[in-house]
Amino acid sequence: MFREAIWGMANVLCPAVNPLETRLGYRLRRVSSQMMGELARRLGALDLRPAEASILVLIDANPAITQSRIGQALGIQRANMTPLVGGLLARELIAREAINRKSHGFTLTGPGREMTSRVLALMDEHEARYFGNLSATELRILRGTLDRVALAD
Amino acid sequence: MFREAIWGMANVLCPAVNPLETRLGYRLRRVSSQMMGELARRLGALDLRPAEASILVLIDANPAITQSRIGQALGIQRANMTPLVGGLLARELIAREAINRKSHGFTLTGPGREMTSRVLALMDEHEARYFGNLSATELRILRGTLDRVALAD
DNA sequence: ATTTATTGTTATAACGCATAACAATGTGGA
DNA sequence: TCCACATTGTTATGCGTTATAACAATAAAT
Repeated sequence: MFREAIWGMANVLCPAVNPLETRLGYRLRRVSSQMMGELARRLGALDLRPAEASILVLIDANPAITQSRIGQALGIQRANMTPLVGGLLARELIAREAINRKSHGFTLTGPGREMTSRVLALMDEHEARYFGNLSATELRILRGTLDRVALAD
Repeated sequence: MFREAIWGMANVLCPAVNPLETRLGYRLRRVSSQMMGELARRLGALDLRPAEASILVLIDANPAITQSRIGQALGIQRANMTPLVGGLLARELIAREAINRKSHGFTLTGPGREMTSRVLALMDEHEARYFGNLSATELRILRGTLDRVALAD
């Protein structure tokens, strides 16, 4: 009776107090995961997952790059690279040329280049949508702090 | 021969060019995932996963809070809450009291309070480790920008 | 009183990420 | 030249998180 009435009020009127919100790390995570979610949704329109899009962009900037070097640059493990590049090969967005009998270099095909430019444009929009209205100072500090934090290994 | 020599050089001398590094969103994600990884490792020493620790903290700040409200506050879905609170109940870190015949309110037990204070201390250390050497201005701007980015819905 | 919404549960699937083992091949030193 | 060692790529597999759908019980609204 009273109990329920009071709880009803609490539930409706005020959101729960979340002490985690005071931590920068937590807020960072929430923002990052929200951004990642939207990026994934947008890339979905191109039938690409974030990892696939990243691989395309990396190959674009490093023609004839090796599969394991892509993985190193993106933090993807060898074992998980195989199906990823497999899919891109199957869709003929990338092609591989033998360097050795052991390793291959990847390059973008015509459709792959087309796709990658769309990916880059999409990423720019995405970036602008979230950071577009930050001042130059804010941008500088944000970059700087992210760098320093990243170095805090 | 020549080919391989050149490629060997490229592989050894210079890391791949990564155009994603110029995007703030990407750097944010890397930092966030690194921080998350270390937090998870630290919490592992308490036999807690990040979600479980967050639930403890939230209950601590909102005694008798409901299971679905916890989920709402933390972005965890109802279906996934069940096994999480189940584990915490089984370890007797939290207890539940009936509000209705439908919903229950959670509170921390003695051991749960103990555990939560350890969690909070751990989170403070973690926070300090990454953001400890930022100036007050930097902190203020970082908080401000994260808020504005988060609001960019 | 009947309809509608909410709470909590179960089962299940998808996805990202990690590990281990393996074959094939390249690399560097005796 | 030959051999031990490292690297590349692959396969299979498991774990943890998150998402979806269906369901029963109950509260709330009309």
